[in-house]
Amino acid sequence: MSDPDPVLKVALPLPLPRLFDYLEPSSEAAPSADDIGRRVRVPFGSRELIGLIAAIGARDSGDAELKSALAYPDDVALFHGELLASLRWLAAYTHAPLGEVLATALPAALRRGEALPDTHLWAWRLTREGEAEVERLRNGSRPRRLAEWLRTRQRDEDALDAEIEGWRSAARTLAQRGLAERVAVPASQLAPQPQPGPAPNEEQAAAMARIDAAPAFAPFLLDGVTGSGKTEVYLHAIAQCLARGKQALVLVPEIGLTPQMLARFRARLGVPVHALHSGLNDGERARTWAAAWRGEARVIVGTRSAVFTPLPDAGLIVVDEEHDASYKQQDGIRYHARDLALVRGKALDVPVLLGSATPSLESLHNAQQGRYAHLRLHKRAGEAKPPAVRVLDIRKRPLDAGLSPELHGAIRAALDAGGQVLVFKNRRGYAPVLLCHDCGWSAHCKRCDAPMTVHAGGRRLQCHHCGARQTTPPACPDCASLALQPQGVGTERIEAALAERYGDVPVLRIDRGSTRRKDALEKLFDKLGAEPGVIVGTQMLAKGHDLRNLTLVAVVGIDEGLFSADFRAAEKLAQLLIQVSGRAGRAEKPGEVWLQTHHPEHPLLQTLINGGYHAFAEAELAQREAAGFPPFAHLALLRAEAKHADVPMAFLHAAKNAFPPFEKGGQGGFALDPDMKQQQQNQKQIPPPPFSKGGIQLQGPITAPMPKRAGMHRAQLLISSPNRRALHAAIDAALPDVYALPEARKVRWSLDIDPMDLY
DNA sequence: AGCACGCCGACT
DNA sequence: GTCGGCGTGCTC
Repeated sequence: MSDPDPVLKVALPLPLPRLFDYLEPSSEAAPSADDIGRRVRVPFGSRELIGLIAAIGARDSGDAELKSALAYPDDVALFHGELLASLRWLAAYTHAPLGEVLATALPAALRRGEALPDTHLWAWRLTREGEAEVERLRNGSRPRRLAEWLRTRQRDEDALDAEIEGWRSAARTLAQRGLAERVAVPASQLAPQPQPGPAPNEEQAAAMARIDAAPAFAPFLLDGVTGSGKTEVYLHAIAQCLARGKQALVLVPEIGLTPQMLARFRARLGVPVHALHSGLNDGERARTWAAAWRGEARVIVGTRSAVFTPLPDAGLIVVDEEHDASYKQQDGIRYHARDLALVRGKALDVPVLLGSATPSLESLHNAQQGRYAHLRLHKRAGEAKPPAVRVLDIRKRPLDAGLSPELHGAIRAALDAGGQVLVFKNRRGYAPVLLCHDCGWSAHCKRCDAPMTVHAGGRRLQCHHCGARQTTPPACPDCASLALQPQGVGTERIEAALAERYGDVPVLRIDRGSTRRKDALEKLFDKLGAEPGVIVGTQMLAKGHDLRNLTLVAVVGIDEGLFSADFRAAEKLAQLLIQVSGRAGRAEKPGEVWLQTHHPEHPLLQTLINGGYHAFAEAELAQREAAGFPPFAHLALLRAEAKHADVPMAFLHAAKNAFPPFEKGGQGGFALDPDMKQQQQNQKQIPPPPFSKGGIQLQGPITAPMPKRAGMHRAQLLISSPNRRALHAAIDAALPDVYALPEARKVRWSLDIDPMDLY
């Protein structure tokens, strides 16, 4: 007979698309709807896991004896209301198991079952005895200095951190003698004390007014050129949000979260600003999450994963540099933080502010379709003028470490005029290839289908895809020739060439090899100050620290980006060029940007230079529409990898058959309606949208563009549709069969919704 | 994903 | 004679 008692349906952090039933912990009362979203410790096979209660309901696992859950780590549910609903949406949208999504959203310490940490703000004050005895403490000692600080009023620990070095040991000394004590600060004492910012210009004021007028859900695209003062608009909107007693969440790319930026936010908003970034340890992350969960954290600034912050009193979400690729998670649950921010904003009924000088084509399209309010800032603040951009044709020119004589002349002139120079090159290392000049052999990674990059001036080889390292062989392994030559140019080689030529000024290199820590980068810039010098680096340099004396930006090696097969390559290159150009001439000095290329006539460059980013975007959107790419079609990529070569393809072929019989196949399966065929013949340019309305298309499987990586053979199947619902419906229909495939157990597979690239 | 169970190679 | 390789199957 069926058991009428409700059971816990638990989402566990496993790649299994189902919930697991448990009886409630024996000591507890019967489960209720309030328990949904609560953490629970359960036995699972031979181990114990922390899961989240996804539902309460009748058992559906047959007659098997159910196990009892062990314990609840919390008295109440951690996930409820909007956040739980948004995470359920995310699980459905990414077609990922709910348990994995919930685990991704939870800080590691809480995922392990640790208690929700204490988040009290603590302050110190003198006791009565302490007040009487301040004078008796030894003059100049740390306890004496601290006691004098506390004499007028209590100070919170954040303030002490900022004011008195080593105050903690002094406080311990005072506390041991009964002279000082630690007291909890009630949250009600934390009224914001904002400082006024500079007067906004007309455009900024108009944007601020539009945002102020939208207290409910409203998406804004704040589309403002570099230096137009987008941050002032954010700060205004956040201050308004705080004044209404609401919380604000600000997402920034990893590189944008600098101590300077946080200090500016703190100073202007007059409230504690909680930062969430990769530099924090598990405890700090969990504390910030808990502080937000309790509504104590009023402003949370963080990178991608901060989009999971609970916001019980939400008032605003800001996504800075919304086009930035780092918002898309590239492994595990492949979510897009900007898209989830919009979903959350809608569910929370608060404004969402997307800002960029180079908006993604998706966001521009949404703005053009009227789905977002489009706020434009055209003017640079202050006296700064847009830099002069010059395309330098280097066909037939002699190159020194990839730089033409003309560019060297410009660098010399900029340095002689006392300016600073930035040289961008999108390749780290000394040279991308090591070639035998006698037999044509080149160094390749054993575990990847990729050449090894030459490092350390030629002494070391490194694979940028799997991290393998080795010393450079003394002779060619194939023909024993000693004529091994580094081919091509990376940042290291440019640095060496520049250091040799411009020995009179510092030459700094900034890339993932030279600068592991973020603060190291800041220190380098600080050390340079306003002195003449050259900085060489990868796109890590495209934003961040303001260099006030930067007068020349040189971009070399962009030609690969002009002809890449990646459908987003043009967009990425255009964004990079505009972002990089924005770094020149930010202060009073005019700036120059030089683009070195073999293809000065390339339409991308011409459109970008003559018409700016928006002219480029318009042209590129037309091409995306013609080619059936996002935002006009929606993509999903089923990827597979395995140690044995044929296994991923076998799996993907089987997976393809799990899809309902819409149009399948490469070029053959398109069902064009007659009107479209007519249009197609009338157009000179090739592909019109190769889709029938409401259908989906499957392309592949094909081996991945890099067929082997880190020893794994890889393949992929592209699923696409002009209709998002149709795409998701087809995936929903097929996925249970895909999970059940016998081939599925032999591969590592993953589904990437809205992939950033197909490579 | 783990983890156990299970059946075939070079080693204390 | 065992330790251990990773194939396969299961987890309420």
